[in-house]
Amino acid sequence: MSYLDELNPSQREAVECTEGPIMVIAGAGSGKTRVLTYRIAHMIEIGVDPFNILALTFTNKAAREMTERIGRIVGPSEAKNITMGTFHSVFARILRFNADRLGYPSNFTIYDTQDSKSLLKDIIKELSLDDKVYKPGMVLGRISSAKNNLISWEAYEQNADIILEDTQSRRPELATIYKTYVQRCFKAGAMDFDDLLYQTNVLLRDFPDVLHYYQQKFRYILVDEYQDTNYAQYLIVKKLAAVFENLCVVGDDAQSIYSFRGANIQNILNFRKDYPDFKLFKLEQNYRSTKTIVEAANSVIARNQDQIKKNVWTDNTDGNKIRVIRTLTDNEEGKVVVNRIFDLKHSESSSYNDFAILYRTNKQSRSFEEALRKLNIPYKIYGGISFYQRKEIKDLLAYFRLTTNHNDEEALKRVINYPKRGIGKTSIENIIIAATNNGVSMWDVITKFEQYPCGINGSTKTKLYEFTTMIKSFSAQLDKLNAYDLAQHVAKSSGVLKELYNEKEKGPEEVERYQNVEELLAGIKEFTISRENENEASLAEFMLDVALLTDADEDKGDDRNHVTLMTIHSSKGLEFPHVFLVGLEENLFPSQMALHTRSELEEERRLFYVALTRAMHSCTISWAASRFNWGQLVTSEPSRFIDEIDSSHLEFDTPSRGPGRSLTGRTGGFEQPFAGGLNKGLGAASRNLRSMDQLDRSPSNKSGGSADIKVGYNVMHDRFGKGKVTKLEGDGPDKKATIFFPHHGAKTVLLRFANLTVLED
DNA sequence: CCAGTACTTAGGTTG
DNA sequence: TAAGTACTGG
Repeated sequence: MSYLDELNPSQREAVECTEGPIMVIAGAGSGKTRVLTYRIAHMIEIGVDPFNILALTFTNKAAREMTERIGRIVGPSEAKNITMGTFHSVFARILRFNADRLGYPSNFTIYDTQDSKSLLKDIIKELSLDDKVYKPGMVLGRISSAKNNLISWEAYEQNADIILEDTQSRRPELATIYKTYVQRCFKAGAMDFDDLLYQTNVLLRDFPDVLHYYQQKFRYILVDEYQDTNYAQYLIVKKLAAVFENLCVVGDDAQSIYSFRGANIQNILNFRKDYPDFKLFKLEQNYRSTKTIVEAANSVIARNQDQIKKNVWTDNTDGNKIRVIRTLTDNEEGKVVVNRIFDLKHSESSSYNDFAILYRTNKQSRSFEEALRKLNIPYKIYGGISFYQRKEIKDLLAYFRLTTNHNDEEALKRVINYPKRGIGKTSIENIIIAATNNGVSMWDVITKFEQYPCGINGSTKTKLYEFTTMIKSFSAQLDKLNAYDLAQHVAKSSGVLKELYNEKEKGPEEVERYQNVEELLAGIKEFTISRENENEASLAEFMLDVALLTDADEDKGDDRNHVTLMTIHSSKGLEFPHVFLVGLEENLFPSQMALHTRSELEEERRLFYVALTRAMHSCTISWAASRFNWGQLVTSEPSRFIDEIDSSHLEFDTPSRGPGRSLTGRTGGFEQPFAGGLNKGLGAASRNLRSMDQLDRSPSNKSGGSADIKVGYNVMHDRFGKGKVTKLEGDGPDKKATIFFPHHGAKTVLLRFANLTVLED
């Protein structure tokens, strides 16, 4: 068992202790994933049946990677029998299998946040409530936290404290909305994200035989990121583990950053109460980061009161200090950070993969995106609007959803008049009213007008008849065609594809939409081919968990050379050689909304801790003295978190510039932003200019060979491939070329960045 | 019923 | 700023 030799003593102990309740407190970068992976592999090696293992991870991607790594040790066929995935995806499957017990169809739809909000909006309107008081997002948050704490609508209604709270906040109708929402979801055969956990609890509570079955099946349970589980998740785990108590939870209280979605740090603190004879292992050696980073992070987190004591340390080298950059505006912040990435990448000849820009809020991505685009640096933004949330994708998926589940109201509302078929708002409202009055779904109303009169005129009825007939014809193909063939058929016959195709003339955004739909269809094709078994390749099968996919999961094998942009939240569990931690300003990070209580501020501090500990070799912090917020320029102060880092680990750096001159507009490029001029701002600035100047600048001048490019030449570009030069403009360092690339269209590039190669014909 | 235009209002993190 | 909504005229 050679793999055991790769572990340090405490890691090895945790791996070899396979029975009974254990808790692993794993400091950042301490090889937690390795322990989990090897522990599972080890269990299988010593004879545990993989069918008896349940491993709950934080992302589906983590699950995939772990399965693969375990497979390398014990063989892929064994590894794939482990039940592994996020709470949501694992229990969505279990719920589908047992749906009939709960009165749901096994092909129930999973409503995403958009669907939930849209439904709530309707309900609020139907109840004639003020949508300024009852904001859908806020209402959903309230319902969500009720469900995460396993409070049914009945219990909610009867809970005096809750009702008092709602009355005091002038929202007495929340209980009614909750009730209506639950009933509407049920009628639509839909579960929202929170239902996946809530209904699992119902299933395990009300059906002892089901509980017994899964208790026997999952004799060994592992939970990653235990500090971020909420009550509903906690109870599921507790019930499943009740018989064998072979439960291993892994986490780090210092990295608990999801209280807003009900995560309860108490779960980790209370483990000792639930399992008094538990064993505790602490992984404290950090293998990821330099001493500077580890110690800086320690100095920050030490300020939190609520924590389990531990001593994270590292054997790694000291590394560079953490550089703090102040810029005047958010746009300048984008440019400075991106220029620095450009320089570092070339001076170290590293890959763009080595760089991450991490921010507190998604909307901060914009200035960096712009700067990256200007320098033609490849990048990928994670989070924000994911692929599956785009309108065009959701529209097509809505057809698929409706095909597998006619009662899916949100899907029906999306496509009943898309593409335009002359069914207007008034008609749809009438249908909803009739459905509500009769306690049936919208589909029931539009397929049985005689039974559920709704005051719709004849010609609209005809249109609706055509619509439902079409959907029924799709459904009839569910068992006959594979996912790809049916998806293609639906995309064409529904008119969605044609609609998007016709719009393509309008502009690049429309072209992109069409391409997105093509990409979705290509994805379905891939899915269809990957399923060996014909009846596992149906569209219904494909639809099972698309709602649960995020684009963090998407990026399979796509480690192309790109800079990563993401929120700190989504960076959890990841690591990068060079991290840029941006927007370190009061009211942004820490967020303005988290300044009211100590525990909120401590969570922000943990978030900062998570951010710092993503970095392996270097970490750069930036902040902007002013930034645009809803079209208004607001000035900001540096974040208190900068001060909280032990100052011996910091060096300050203020890029200065003359008035009216943009950074990229300067001749010569990148050395300028940091040199010369007024060292105003933070006092230590001048000291650090020297270190900036020591960087190797030569890559910036690299594309000298492209100076003799002429119109008509065929050239090769790193990202866009072959293209033809159609136009040249500007002079010297600002010389630009417009090049037509067959696959990407016309692009204008600055020659000094583009690194073009002239091709011989 | 629909498309174009004027107006309002966002407060944050995710499966 | 930008997206989403309400209104107005065809």
